[in-house]
Amino acid sequence: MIDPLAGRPAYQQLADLLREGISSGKYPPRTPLPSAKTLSQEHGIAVGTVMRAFDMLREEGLVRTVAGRGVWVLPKD
Amino acid sequence: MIDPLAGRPAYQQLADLLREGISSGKYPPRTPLPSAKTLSQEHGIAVGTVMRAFDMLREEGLVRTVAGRGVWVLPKD
DNA sequence: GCCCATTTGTACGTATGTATG
DNA sequence: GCATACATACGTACAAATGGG
Repeated sequence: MIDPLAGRPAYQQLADLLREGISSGKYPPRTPLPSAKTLSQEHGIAVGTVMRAFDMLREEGLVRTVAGRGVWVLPKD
Repeated sequence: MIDPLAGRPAYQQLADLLREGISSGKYPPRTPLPSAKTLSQEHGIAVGTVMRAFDMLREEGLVRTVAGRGVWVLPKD
């Protein structure tokens, strides 16, 4: 859950959730995460906020984002 | 100048300009960059776009941002 | 301690661009 | 051409931190 009163910003909380989903196997390598639109609706946050979480994961090397295709989980090196 | 038709996004172009200003001595160490509001007006871009450029410089370790005080150029290590 | 102005930080909703299939 | 999805950008609104009076 994303809690507006958690002190931690929403985009960081979402990045945490996605990171968890990746390491737990909920989002396996070579599969896409849910789309930004889907995540924004499921969590009640703006699309731009979701994109910011995507930015973090990309910078961390966990995913690769492809316009028109989605955000893909990278295999562990 | 920031050119909307340059192919490169505005926030990256601004980060380039600020990086240049830092390395050229226009923005010396231990001094603040112009505020986000000032930069947005000078370049005709949104405040949010300026903040995104600030994010880049911070991640690169070139500046330190302090809410309420500004964006400060760090001395070279 | 309390207001006030300034400044960064987060978030929203919307619009448009670009890429993919 | 069309639908989907990420990418950029806008303008706005508040929140939070800082410093001065």
